[in-house]
Amino acid sequence: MGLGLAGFKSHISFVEKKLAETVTAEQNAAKAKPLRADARRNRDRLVEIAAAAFAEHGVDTSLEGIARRAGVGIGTLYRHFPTREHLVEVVYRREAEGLCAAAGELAARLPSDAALEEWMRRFIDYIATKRGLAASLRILMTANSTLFSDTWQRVSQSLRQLVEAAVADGTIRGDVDATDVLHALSGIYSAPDTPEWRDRSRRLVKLLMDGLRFGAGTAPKD
Amino acid sequence: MGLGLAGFKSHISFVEKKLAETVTAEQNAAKAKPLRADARRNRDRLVEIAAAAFAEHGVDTSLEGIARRAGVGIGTLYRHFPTREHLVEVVYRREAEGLCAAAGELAARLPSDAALEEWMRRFIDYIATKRGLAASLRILMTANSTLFSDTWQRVSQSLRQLVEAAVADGTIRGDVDATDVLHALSGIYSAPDTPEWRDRSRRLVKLLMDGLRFGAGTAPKD
DNA sequence: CACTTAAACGGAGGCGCCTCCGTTTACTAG
DNA sequence: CTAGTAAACGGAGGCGCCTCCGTTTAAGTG
Repeated sequence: MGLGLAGFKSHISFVEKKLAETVTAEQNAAKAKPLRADARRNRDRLVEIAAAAFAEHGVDTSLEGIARRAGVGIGTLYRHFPTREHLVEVVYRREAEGLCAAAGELAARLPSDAALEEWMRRFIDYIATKRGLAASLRILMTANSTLFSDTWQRVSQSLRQLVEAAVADGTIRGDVDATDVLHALSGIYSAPDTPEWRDRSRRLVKLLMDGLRFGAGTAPKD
Repeated sequence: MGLGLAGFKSHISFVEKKLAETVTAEQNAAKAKPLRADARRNRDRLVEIAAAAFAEHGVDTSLEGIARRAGVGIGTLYRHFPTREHLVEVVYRREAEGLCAAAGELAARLPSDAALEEWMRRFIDYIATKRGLAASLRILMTANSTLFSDTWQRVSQSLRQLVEAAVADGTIRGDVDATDVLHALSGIYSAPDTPEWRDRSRRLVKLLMDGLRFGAGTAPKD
């Protein structure tokens, strides 16, 4: 972890302190803090670049590289995100929100089966971030368990919307619901974290979609 | 973790490779590899210093510091222990062995209740290492699950020996067995990893010993 | 506008990680 | 005892982490 000279005890309290900061920061983030224009700009840019960097290189990517690519000093990055975990968490939340928003947007723009398929592809990226986040938070996951559980709720909600639409207009078979699909996707998030994981997951989505399209038009199971 | 430039994929395979090395190294460690005299010396010295350093500063201590204190170059440390985890694991095993050996040695040297108490104090250090190791191995723990389970077996075995001796000569109460004691000690290893943990654990041992001595001479429960 | 000032910036500095490779040294064969 | 050699050594170098603090700048104020 590179905390270096810090002793064990001080390390622990350090982590706890930082985590406590997260929680409170999270709470008053919504209310009283209008950032200065440049600060807001830099922060947004950092999150954007970080999201791309994490997706491409994993959460262990160099923070200095992210700052550099965002065109800000490393100090700026650390002021906005006091630890790597803070940054990862923000990216994760953004990813989850994007995924939920995408459900509606894709439904409006594509045929319902294509929307579902595309959404699943994005789901893969989301899971990748989630894994990274889990690895990054390590032992602290328990402390942040709500983070995972409540975003998970919202995400599966948005899947439901897509599945039901596709079933309704007969582009996929009618004898499945969102829970079935999620179950079928479990291979994605429970598969071991190997280098080929992403490709494997993409194939799984293809396979699953073929299965869903086969027998399209079947009457709903209920 | 400071893997820096290494991308996500290469990071994963890197870890896997190193871990694979551990396993195989572990296997042929017993058989065909007589180290050169100086190598053996340096290795032993590193483990010794590392054990002290981990105990004092936790597993996140600087490896360069350990190498320095051992009077060897950082390169030497890394040749013997390709990752921090390797070193921690060796220290952990050593600790566990020491703990088992101590049981016999303490039993021979001290009154049986004092032996038990002293052993518990050392148990605290052992658990501290175990925690550090767990944190250090992170996600990889599953891969090394045997490491924990089988040392655990041996350790609880050595506790049994002490408890039975103390019960037999009447220095502690007779209506408990090793499993009861282990159960009472659970506060030590399941307590949260706070800065005061060690002190708290020491008090627990004191408390437990008082309880055990109270009513000494009681007939064995069976 | 000009001025003020708190907020934001950013990079140098000090430390640790890990690798790579030229140098040293323990063993062995003669 | 000597020479040869594989093994072991160790530290420089390049990178990343994070902090600290002098400098810049956005945003109120008259």
